Amino acid sequence: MNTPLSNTLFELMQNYRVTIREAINAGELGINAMHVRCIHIIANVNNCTANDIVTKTQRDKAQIARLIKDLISLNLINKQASEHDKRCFILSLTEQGKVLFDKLLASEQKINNQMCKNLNPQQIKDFLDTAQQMIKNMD
Amino acid sequence: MNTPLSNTLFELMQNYRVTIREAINAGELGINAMHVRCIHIIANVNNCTANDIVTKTQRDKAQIARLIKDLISLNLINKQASEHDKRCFILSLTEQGKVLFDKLLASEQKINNQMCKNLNPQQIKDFLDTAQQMIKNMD
DNA sequence: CCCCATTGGTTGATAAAATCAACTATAACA
DNA sequence: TGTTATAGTTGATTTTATCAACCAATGGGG
Repeated sequence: MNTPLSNTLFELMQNYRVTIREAINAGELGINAMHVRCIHIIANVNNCTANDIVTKTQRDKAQIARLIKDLISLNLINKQASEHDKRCFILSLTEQGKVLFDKLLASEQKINNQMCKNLNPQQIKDFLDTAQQMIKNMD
Repeated sequence: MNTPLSNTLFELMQNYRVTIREAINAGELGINAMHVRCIHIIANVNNCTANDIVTKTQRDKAQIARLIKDLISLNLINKQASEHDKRCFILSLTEQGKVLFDKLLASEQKINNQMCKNLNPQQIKDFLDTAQQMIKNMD
């Protein structure tokens, strides 16, 4: 756990969590990082279902169900029955959700820039590649 | 949040958490990743106090206090009053704690190896350097 | 066509982790 | 000495995460 690698990972994530949380709370309602991840996925995947989010995030489906419920009651997303499969609900952003999403993108971009200060594109690319390899290694 | 960078970070940490949790629970009692971090710090810092852990981990001191309480009642560490400053307690591993620590080191090493499969030392070094830079950038 | 295993999703209960605020005791220092 | 800062503890609460049971719809094999 305290090999430099895991230490570094922990520290990085800790900092990242704090930073992103501040960024989110600074502007908005009671939304956390997982809500934001959901919003992103809903924005990007078309005909996104709850299950898509479960798969992408690897979280418990109960947790996802509740995050979705929150987002709906905040009127940021809505769900409509799928025509092909009555078990599924298709999730999409509401107008309000889109507005928020844009704001989020902007502040994420800011954080991203901050994080990547003093790093050149090649370094960032290498970092991401290595991280991806590590992810694969742990599957 | 869903820029490749933050996505990757989230995914990596998620995988890492799951892996390490399995490794820990597989072998031992009700100990989690934060307990393990504490143990490491206690093992490495000499005359380690609760506050050292707070500083290193950037967590709430209440959380740390409770982790320490757990570790004491599991008989993995003990605390003794500091002679110089009666407010402080010096934390150290018990014999049992040392035994566990060694086991942890071993399984962390295993996970570490797994994570670094197909990566050469230079890549790993670069990864760590970049991560450190990011941490600095977010301070 | 029906049965049954599978899939998508919800809910209740509970556990685990994190955070806030208030408080005690000691220390440092002007 | 009085005041402010530091180390640590505790209670209350919130936030996240996980487990298990459940329902409804699906889809394939017999």
